[in-house]
Amino acid sequence: MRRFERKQNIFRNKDALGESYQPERIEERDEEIEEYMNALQPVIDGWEPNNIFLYGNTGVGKTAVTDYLLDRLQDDVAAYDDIDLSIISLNCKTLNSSYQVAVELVNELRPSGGEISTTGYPQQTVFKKLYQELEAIGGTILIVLDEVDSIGDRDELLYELPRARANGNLDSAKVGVIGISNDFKFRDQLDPRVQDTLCERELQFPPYDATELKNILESRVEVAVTDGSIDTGVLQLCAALAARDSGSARQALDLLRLGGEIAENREAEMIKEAHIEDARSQLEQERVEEGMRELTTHGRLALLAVISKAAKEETPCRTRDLYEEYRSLCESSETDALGQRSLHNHLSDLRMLGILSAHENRSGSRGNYYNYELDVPFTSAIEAMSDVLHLTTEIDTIRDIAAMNNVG
DNA sequence: CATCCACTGGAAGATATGGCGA
DNA sequence: TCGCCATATCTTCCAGTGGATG
Repeated sequence: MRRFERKQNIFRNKDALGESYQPERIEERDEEIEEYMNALQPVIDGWEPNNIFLYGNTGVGKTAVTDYLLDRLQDDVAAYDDIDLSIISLNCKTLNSSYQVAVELVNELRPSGGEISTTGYPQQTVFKKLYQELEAIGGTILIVLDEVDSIGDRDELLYELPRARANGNLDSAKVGVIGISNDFKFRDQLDPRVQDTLCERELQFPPYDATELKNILESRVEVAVTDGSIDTGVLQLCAALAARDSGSARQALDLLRLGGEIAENREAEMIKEAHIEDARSQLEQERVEEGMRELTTHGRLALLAVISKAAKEETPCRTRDLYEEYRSLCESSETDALGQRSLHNHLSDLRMLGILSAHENRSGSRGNYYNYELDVPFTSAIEAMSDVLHLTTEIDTIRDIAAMNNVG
């Protein structure tokens, strides 16, 4: 048996490429930082804080800049005795209503043991509890709501919080909301009254271009990687791939980190472009499998129907045919089949996740409809399905058919 | 030019689950 | 226990859509 051995030829401090790493300096965001600081100025001056709304794609530095500036703010505020600043941060990714965000905030503020459950109360009751907790803290309170777009149009909390003082719900506490959103459209779908207040100060974080990404990578590499273990062109490649896709520093750093891990496992001397290419496809596959793992039973059956059609080389494929396939899979797994409209909903979800793609078919008197097909490699799809629903024999059959047809 | 197909996508209503306070 | 409350997931209903067809 091979022994565990420490491999240290490539990374010096791999964490510096990770999600939680806070660099000492934020690169390429000077303008945004300046504007952000201005927006936070009232906190130092002792006035009611501005509500601030940040938007931009994932990985363009919204959260990083916020963490960085609020740390600084908390340090600097210590110099003034008359200001009592508290910061509450909450990631709303898994919370899809104001109600749930409010519950989560209350639970954050309460000592462990005193948490309230996530359902059962009327919404206003939860808001009242939240106000009580905020009053108990007092002073200036900044509430950071990361990925706040996941609450959709159930935005009552965003209406309530900025007005709490005016409505007499808060007295000693001055509350400012900092909303962070990955979704540009989120701002527009908000209630106009919410836009007025929450978006008092708006900051846009544009995607990084390839040059900026390269600079960011270079500054992290100094800390993270040992000298001379990166081939020429590797950083360029990471930057280019990420710039073309999302303009996300997160993505560029992930590519480099995973590429480095691959290089280490292959006992290479340095990270080469080929390692980055491999990292790219592995990350893509992970993204898809992540999406598939979170599907409900019927979501999986819907996907499996497409996979099965793909194995028979019958994709792209219309809803009607997928519905038949889906019904027979339901029968095999002794699950009650849903209506066709519901299958259509699941297919739409799968399309949003980038697992399926659909092409419109406009064939006149014979109707307009979508033709669906897999938008991920057949192999990744069927791998992610392997552990599903007493359907192992059916899945094996699909595999056999696929092999016969040389699919995948 | 009206009609038709085969859906698509929006909206409202039903059902089930789990939790609250009285 | 009962009447509420919030949520997730489905079902039902229906107004489009737009090229082909008569």
